Amino acid sequence: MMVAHASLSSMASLAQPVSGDMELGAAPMPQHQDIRDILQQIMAITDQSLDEAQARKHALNCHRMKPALFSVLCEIKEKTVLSIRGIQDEDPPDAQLMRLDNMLLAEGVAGPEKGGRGASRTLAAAAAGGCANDNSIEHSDYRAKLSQIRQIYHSELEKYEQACSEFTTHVMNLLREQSRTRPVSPKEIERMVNIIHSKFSTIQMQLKQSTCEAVMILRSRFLDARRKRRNFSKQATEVLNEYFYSHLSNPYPSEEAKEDLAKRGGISVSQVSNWFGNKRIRYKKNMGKFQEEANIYAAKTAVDATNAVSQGKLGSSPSTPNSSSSGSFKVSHSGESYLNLQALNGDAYQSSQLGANIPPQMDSLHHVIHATGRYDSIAGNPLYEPQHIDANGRWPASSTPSSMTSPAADLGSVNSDASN
DNA sequence: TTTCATGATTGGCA
DNA sequence: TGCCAATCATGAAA
Repeated sequence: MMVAHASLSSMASLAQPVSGDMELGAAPMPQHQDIRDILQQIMAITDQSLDEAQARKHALNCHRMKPALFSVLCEIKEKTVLSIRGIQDEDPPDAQLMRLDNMLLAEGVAGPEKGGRGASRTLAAAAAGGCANDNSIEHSDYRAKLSQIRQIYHSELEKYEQACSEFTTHVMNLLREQSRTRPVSPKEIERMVNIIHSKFSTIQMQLKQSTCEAVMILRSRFLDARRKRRNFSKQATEVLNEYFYSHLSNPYPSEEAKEDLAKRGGISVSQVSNWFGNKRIRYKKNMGKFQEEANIYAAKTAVDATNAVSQGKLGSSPSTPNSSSSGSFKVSHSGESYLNLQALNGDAYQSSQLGANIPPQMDSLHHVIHATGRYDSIAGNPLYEPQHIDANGRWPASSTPSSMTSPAADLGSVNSDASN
């Protein structure tokens, strides 16, 4: 009733300019008289009782001039009110909504199911640390949670869309119903539908915002988990230490060496890099503390090398671990162990002995035999002198990683180190 | 609970 | 870009 009342009142107000346009004030023509009657009835309808008003409404609906009048009123409404609103309602595409959509798409929440591929790629990059197994566990956990978020998001989105559709239908029906008693143009209905959609899209944006927040929280939790340190396995530590102490003169593994160490230790290349970075610094800071460990690994390496020699495996391995063709570090470890032992024992090992034409394997073999023969003297001597580190606390310039890319370069560093 | 060991991160440098 | 140095954060032993 209130709606009807308001509608009729608005009709009356809208009727004012109409009457002017139609020259209602002039000598009334028959059709003008009809319109004037209708308007007067409309104006009077508010003063009537409910029953009377209903009866009058019915009479008005049945009036032969009603469609024409409504048509004119609709036209005027569109030209005035709706055109003004139209300018105001032309919203530019919402940048915020686009950002949210893009993010949800990138995270694999919106759009087609990626099976967590995008997310896992992000995670793989994020989780450079941690064991492979742990990562996979965390990844599956992350994916499961992301999947939950996705599920909730889609379920809510569906609900909103359904509600939007239902509400739109309801309002359209209502407006169509009202169009019998007040001038409602199809354009106005369309505009109302747009308004409803925009209201629902605001709600959807809130949903998207919440979903994005949930994803961000999940991600930050996962990224925080990176800091959860787990000690490396014994095997990984052994592999790394073996390499470190057998290349003490130049503990900078090449990329290939890092990859190999990573593979053998079951850790990532970046973890290998971290480990060597930490190790170099900590060793340098407190060489005394690491001496025992160094002795143990030197002995171990020497024994391994001896075994390799006795089994005739040596010939297939290059002497330098940083050689791109290197498949194993064992032999080269022995070579450098020997080098370190040389320093310990004060052997006048001359670089000239390493003739360029001498196969590296033979050289290593020589060193290994030599080194293992002198093992007894290892324990009681300062096996790893700070001579490997220059006055600035750095390993010699010849030992920088850039010089480690080829066997020849490595050999050079060995020579220069030995000549000290 | 404290202390030490150790993997990861960060900022600066060459 | 890789490294160093300082630092953080956590696991493990005392």
